[in-house]
Amino acid sequence: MTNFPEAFDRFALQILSADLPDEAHRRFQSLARMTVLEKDRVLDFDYTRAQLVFVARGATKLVAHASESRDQIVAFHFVGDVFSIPERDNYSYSVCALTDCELLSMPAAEVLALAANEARILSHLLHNTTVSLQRCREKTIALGRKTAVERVAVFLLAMADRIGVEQGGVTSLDLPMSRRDIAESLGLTIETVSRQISLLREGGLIATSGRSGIALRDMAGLRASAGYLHEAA
Amino acid sequence: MTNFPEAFDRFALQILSADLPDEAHRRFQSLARMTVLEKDRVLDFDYTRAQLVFVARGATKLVAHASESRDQIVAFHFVGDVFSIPERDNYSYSVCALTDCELLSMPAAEVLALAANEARILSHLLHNTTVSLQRCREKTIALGRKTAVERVAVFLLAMADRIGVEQGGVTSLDLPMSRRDIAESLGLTIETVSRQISLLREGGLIATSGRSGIALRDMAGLRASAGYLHEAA
DNA sequence: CGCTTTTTTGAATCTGATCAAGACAGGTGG
DNA sequence: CCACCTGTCTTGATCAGATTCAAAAAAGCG
Repeated sequence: MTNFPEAFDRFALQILSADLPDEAHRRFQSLARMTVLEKDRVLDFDYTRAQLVFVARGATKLVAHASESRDQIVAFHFVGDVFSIPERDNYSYSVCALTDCELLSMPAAEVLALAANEARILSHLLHNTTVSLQRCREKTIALGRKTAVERVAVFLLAMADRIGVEQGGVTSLDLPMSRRDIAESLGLTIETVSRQISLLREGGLIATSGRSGIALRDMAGLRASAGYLHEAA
Repeated sequence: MTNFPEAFDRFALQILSADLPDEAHRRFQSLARMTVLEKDRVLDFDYTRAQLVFVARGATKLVAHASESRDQIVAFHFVGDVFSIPERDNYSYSVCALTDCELLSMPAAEVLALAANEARILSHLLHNTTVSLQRCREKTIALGRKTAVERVAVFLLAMADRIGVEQGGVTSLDLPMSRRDIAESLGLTIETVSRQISLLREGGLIATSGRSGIALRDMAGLRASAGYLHEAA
């Protein structure tokens, strides 16, 4: 579908300032590399250096390998998202395609060096990072203090917020990730995730269709199941 | 010990650029408010707006209230750290003093507005946020995929890195937080934390003295107990 | 329609939570 | 300086929620 210049322009629109001189624009462009990834494929990148990634199309998961056969999904990202892959330290990170997708990746340090005097760009990057931090903190709370049902409810609400489609008061979701992915994101097993989804369905809070279709039928009930603070506290 | 101008200067040194005109410097200064907090006291701030906090002295914990009697410590902060308190959303956040401390707090939005054209400042803030995000991601991995012993080992190594004192090849720690704090940070109970520390001691990996003293006697062993990737993988 | 893969469901097991004492640290006042 | 007292920490026994192991059911593909 897309070619590199088009993908880069969309990245530029969101992160680079509009009034950036062509010369500078080109320098940024020369840092970016586009990768077309089919579903389930892993992004190949230089893991000795932190990378900045723009999702031009599709959806991805950012996975940390805690040890053999223990992976933790750190975050999901969808079209238009910008995120960073940390360089390898105590863990090794990888980016995997949930659906066919197109990614622009560039070394974070070099982008930062180029942007060192561009307040507009830094401002966008800061905003992006702050949003990521906020999501990560909420995830921390879920993993640290919530039960299995609560985590699944939190997950569904968060996904509805990001990729849900509202129609006639009911929000529906087409989840691009498998039960395994959900489990690895929530620190649970696939069996537990499956059981909790069944419980929510039996409770009438959601309806499912096929593997990936979910309709949120009772938002208030879900928020309660998610263990969120009572509204207007 | 400190007065406001001195505390602010230290903040300025770290975050604001050196070449900032006095006029601008004063505008930032007028946003900041200093609070002297004794141990166990909670910072009073306007929770409808995200805040930026600088730790001029002492140590703090950033706590999220998941629901009554279920608190999750999101992060610990020590002298010189800058961090942000999110505005209240699904959870309410608070900052509590681990030791007597002095904090500078300012509304994040206003700081950002003032810094909108100051690339140096934005750059520092971005760096700070990136470090916070990195720590938060590591915490996510620990909470999602690690056992009780592993979490405690990860915690001790991370603390050693931040506030440990090396002396003759052995790193020792004087923990400013209680077992309860550790538990609330690791998503465990105090009993479990206590048991795991005892196990590490019995295994000869650490030695303890009093409530707060810990000596890391076997770094390699601790790294193994923490379930970190094998070096040079 | 048949095959493979993913998901769901069930039963047994295990890790960490809960409940309940007891030990210890460290501060207070005699 | 020591005895006492309070709150924190440790240890032990039991319990519960989630994992593991195992198998059946459903989804989606060719």
